[in-house]
Amino acid sequence: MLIRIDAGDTRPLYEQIVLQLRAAIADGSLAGGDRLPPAKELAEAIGVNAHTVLRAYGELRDAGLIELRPRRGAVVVSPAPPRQHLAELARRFTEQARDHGLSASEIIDLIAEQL
Amino acid sequence: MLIRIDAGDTRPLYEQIVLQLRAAIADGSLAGGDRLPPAKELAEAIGVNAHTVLRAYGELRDAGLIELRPRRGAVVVSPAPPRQHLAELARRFTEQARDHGLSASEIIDLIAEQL
DNA sequence: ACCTATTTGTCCGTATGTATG
DNA sequence: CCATACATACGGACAAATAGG
Repeated sequence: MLIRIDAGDTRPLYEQIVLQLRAAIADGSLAGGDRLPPAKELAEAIGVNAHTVLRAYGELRDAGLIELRPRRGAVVVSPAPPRQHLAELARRFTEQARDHGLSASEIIDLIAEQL
Repeated sequence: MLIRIDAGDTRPLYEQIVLQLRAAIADGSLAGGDRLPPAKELAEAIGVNAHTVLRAYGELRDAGLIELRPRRGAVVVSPAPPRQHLAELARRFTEQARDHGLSASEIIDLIAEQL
């Protein structure tokens, strides 16, 4: 199985799932287009509730790493064309920064600090 | 009560709550430092489950509009010093962009396009 | 320094809705 | 139309954190 829950780990179950799936995507063992198991199925396999898996999937979707659609399941986003998603994130970020009164150059600086 | 659920509305309950609280913050009827009612209390007042309110609160926290802490409750962020939150958002954004292979200058460009 | 009550946080189980292949 | 799989919502339980005594 792709995922293993560590009962001794203090982190929440959903977060453990998120981290392991993130890692699998990062190191290539999950590639773009690959389909994750249905939430219910994975949940049974690793011994957690389906909600917990769905919550993890939801976080990965919010992070832009997978897409979720009914019946189709959870599909890893192909690494090439998530540019649109990144642009959307950039838009939301700049919007918030402007809401808080930052100027364009301040926003750029804020990003530059992280690089 | 601050919030009213419209059963005829097709939008999810948690989203209705989010939108109304957002509006209240935007128009000043909720100001920085104000404390929202405990989730359980608000839930009972408007006739939904406490989980549903907590989910709405969580979204507002992710949006940087409120802070949530056990026992302290949900407090509206003062509009002045959310700089730390913006830095956190910037960090997450740049991290994602890097995950997708963008260089530092490409990330800056992406932000600049939005300004 | 300790205890208690309050409030968020996580997780489970279940039910029902919604979209889609 | 049907089966599948995510989405929302309910209810209950317990854990974790913290404000206040």
